Amino acid sequence: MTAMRSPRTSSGVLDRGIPDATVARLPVYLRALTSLADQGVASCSSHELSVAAGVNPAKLRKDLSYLGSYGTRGVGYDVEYLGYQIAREMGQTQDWEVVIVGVGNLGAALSNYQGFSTRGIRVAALVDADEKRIGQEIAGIKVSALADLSRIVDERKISIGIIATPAEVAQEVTDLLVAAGVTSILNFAPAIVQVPEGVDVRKVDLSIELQILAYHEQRKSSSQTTIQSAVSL
Amino acid sequence: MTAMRSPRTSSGVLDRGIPDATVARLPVYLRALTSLADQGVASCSSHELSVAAGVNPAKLRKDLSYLGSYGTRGVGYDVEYLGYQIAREMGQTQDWEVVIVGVGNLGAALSNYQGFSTRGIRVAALVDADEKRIGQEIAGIKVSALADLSRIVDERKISIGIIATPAEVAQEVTDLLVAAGVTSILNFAPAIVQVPEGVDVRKVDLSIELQILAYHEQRKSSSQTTIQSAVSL
DNA sequence: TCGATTTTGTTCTCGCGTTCACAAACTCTT
DNA sequence: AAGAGTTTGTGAACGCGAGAACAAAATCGA
Repeated sequence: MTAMRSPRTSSGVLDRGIPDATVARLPVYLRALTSLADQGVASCSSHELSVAAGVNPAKLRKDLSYLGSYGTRGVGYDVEYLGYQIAREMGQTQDWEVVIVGVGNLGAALSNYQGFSTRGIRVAALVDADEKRIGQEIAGIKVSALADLSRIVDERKISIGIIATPAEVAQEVTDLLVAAGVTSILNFAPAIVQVPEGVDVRKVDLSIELQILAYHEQRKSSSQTTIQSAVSL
Repeated sequence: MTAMRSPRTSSGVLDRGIPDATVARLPVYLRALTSLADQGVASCSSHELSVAAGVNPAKLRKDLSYLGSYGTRGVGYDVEYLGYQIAREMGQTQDWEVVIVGVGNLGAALSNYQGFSTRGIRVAALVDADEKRIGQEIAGIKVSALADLSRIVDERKISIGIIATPAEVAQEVTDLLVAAGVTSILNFAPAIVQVPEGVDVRKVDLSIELQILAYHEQRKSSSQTTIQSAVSL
C-alpha cells in the first residue's frame, strides 16, 4: 500500500520474484490448508482449495506455480506438504518477534490475539507512554516504558513493530521504531507515516473498511430507488 | 477482495461508476482533508494533498475527477468544500448504524474506537453468545443476546454488521446476520464466509498483514546475505 | 488587455494482474 | 498395456489501474 516495493534484486537466478498480489494471498491459502488439515483432509485439488480460500482456481494455481511445482497432475496437492512449502516461502519456519507500541483497547486486543502464534509471530514486548500502564501485565507480558523501546528492540533483535497508538503520536513512534532498528511497521493508527527508504509500512484502517462498505450500501439503496422510479414511469 | 462487485446497474446517466480502487482511497483523502482543516488550512493544491495522503498527485487528481470538477485551475481545492463532496459521495452525510457480533478483546476495542463517529458510523448494538457477557455495558452500550440479533437489526434498520468472533462460528454468525437483513459485513474472524448474491463482505485479517511484512523482512535479510556472499566471492 | 505562471482535468501509454484455455502428466480401469 | 478421465502448470489474451504528459482554465503583474 505504501512504499511496498519489494527488493527485486537483479541478483539473477535465485530471485523468483513473487508478485506482491500473490504474496498477499499466500497466507490465505495457508489458512485454508490448515483448516483442511484439521478436518483430516490429506489431499485436495486446486478447485477444493480455491473454494476454501475464496478465489478463482486458475489464480490459485498460478499463484502456487510461483513457488514451484508442488502438486501432482491428475491428483492434486498434498495438504501438509503444500502447507509446509508456503510456510517456508513466507518465512514462517522461523519465529518473528514483534513489539506493540500502545496498549489501549486495540493494543491489548492484539496482544491477546491467538492467531499470531500459529503463524510464526510472537508478541515479544509491549510499550506504552502512559505511566499508569507501565508495569501492568497484558497477555503475560509486562508493559515497558517508551524510553526502553530502543534497548528492547536491540536486545531481542526485533525487526517488526506494530503501532496501536492515537494518530497524533504515530509519526513520533514511527521515528523511534526506525531509529531503534525496526525495518517493518504495521500501522493501525489513522495517520500516514513517513519512513526512510528500506523500511516497509503496511496500514490497517478499521474505519476505512467500514466507509467502503457504507459507500456500496448507499449505492445499493439508491440504485434500488432508481429502479423503482424507473418502473413507476 | 471477496465478491466486491459493485452494483454497476446499467441504468444509464446517473451511474458514474467510480472504480473500486478509487473508492478505497477516498476515505484516505477525506482524512487528510480533515487533518488539513484542523490545521487551519483553507485551500490546498493536489500536490499538498497528495503528500498528506501518501499518494501520487496525478492519481489523486484522477480519483477526484470521478466525483466531478470540484477544484479551480491555477488555485487548487477548497478544503472544506472538497471534504464535503467526498463525504457526500461516500454516504457519510447520513448516519450508518452498525452491529458488532462478538465482544471479546477485539469487539470491545472496536466498540470503543473513536474513529467511527466522525465518519458517519455509529455502533448501535453489541451482541454476544456468551451468557456472562450479556447485560454488560461496553462503551455505554448494553450487550444483547445473539437470539435478539434479528429483532435488533430489524428495529433499528441496521444494514451493516461486524463479525469479531472466533473463526469457528463466523459462518454461523454470517448466516444469522444475512437472515436478519444485513447486506454488508466486515469480517475480522480468520475465516472465509460464504454469502448470497447481493451481500458484500470485506475481510480484515490482522495476522495476514503481519505475515506479509515477515515475508518482505525475510527477503531483506536473505538478499543481504546474498549480496555479502557475492561480495566475498 | 495581454502575457507569464500556476494548477486542474484528461488523454494516452504502459505494465501488472486476472482469467481462459490447453497441453502435459498422472491415475484408474479394463 | 492402452485408453479414458482428471488435474496441474502455463502461454496468451484481456482489462484495469498507475503515472506521464499535455491542454484548458484560472490568477497575477505590468
